[in-house]
Amino acid sequence: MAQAARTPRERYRDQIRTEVKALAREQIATAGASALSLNAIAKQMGMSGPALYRYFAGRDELITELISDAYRSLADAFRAAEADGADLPRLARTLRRWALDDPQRYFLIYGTPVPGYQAPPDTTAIAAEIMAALLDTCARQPARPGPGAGSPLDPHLARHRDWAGDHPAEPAVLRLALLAWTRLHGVLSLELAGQFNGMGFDPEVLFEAELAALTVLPDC
Amino acid sequence: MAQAARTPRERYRDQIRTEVKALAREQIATAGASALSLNAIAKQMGMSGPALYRYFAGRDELITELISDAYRSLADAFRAAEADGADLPRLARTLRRWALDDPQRYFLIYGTPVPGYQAPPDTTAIAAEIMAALLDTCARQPARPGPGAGSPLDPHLARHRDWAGDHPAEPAVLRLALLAWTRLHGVLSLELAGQFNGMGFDPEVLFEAELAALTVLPDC
DNA sequence: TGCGTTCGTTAGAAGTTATAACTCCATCGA
DNA sequence: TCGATGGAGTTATAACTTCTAACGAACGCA
Repeated sequence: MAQAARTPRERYRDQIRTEVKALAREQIATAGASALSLNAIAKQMGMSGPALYRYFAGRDELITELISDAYRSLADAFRAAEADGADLPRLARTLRRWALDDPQRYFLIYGTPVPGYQAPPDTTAIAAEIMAALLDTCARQPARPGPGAGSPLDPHLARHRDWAGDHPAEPAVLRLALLAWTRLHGVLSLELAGQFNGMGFDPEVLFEAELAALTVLPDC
Repeated sequence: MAQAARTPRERYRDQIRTEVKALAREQIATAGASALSLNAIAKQMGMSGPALYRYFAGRDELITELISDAYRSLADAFRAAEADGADLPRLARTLRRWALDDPQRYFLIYGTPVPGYQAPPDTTAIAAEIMAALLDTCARQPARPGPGAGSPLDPHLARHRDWAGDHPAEPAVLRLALLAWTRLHGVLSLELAGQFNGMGFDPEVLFEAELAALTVLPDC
């Protein structure tokens, strides 16, 4: 997890920081990110108020770090699945399990944006890592036209492929990755937000149906 | 808009309330809902602090009312489109324009949920109205198997159709409405959140591609 | 054994939401 | 036309919050 901290002081410092973050995650999970209170965390840890400013520059830095940790966690889950030889369905189910495990952590990444906020570069780097894992997995899927094949989407993506970085994916793979992202996020975010509550059907069935529509070969 | 207020007092009261809400929307649009400050609004209106408590029970009630207004606004946009004979593509573009017009208003409805929050009954009634408009529009679409036809989704929806209320839609219509919702939300929410920033492609092309995949007949 | 860094403290400034108590004035009824 | 009622806005205050400043104490390294 954390790289070896040499001095005992650094070890202690890291321990406090992770404890603070754990309590913060707990608080966010039960009352939302906007209810996060440094003071409350300090009290829970038995120290009073401003002590936490030795460890975090402020509330914003703590939240930023939690966001970065969330990205890191998802990227790790994806890499682990990939290393295990997962195909797109397995990667998607990894995503769903990861999201259901802590919905607010999912929303830390894909939820309502704060208008002014700009993610730090290291966070966007992890985001690119996640996208790369998705692209890799999509590239290993059997050949397809797939959903949206006839549309102007493929030529458009062929011309605008900056986001794929140096990934040598053909447009059909870019399209599959993009549609997998948006469709799975569509189902998942609405489920996590409770928008399906009281509607009666099983969100997992809907998720699996979207997954099938993405991967089943004869789509046209 | 507002029903006729008889007494001048009530008229004044309504005027203040709408002015407060306008400033609140402005604040949310520029700094997010968590940055909404009653005090700041009061100052902007030239009155001091606690005066606003004559008009709103508190911050929560103001936000709740803004959420309800957002639902109402979307429902009105949908009903207007429906009255204009819109089909699913036009309804979808109505949604997109409505969302782009004020992204934070979209997130007030479909964004990160606050764990404890329970929407008041009148709000869920408007949500049902929105769903009804979507179902009506989908029912008028030409016959299809459409996306995900072969999956277990149709029989599942045939058994769990509480959310359709008394709408006499066949399972294929339920499926189309549900997939339209989740897929369009998937593309739209990621666009509004800025997740596509720097990726190069045009979100509108992606949106239209998803729309085409939903409506083009020969999907299988 | 010292000395410097780091930790945690209290004090305090500047914000916030929200309540209480008070004044003032418009409106409504007699 | 007068007067009681009630709504509007005010200040004061409590209880929060984030965050800075200044101090003391403890820890670890040389």
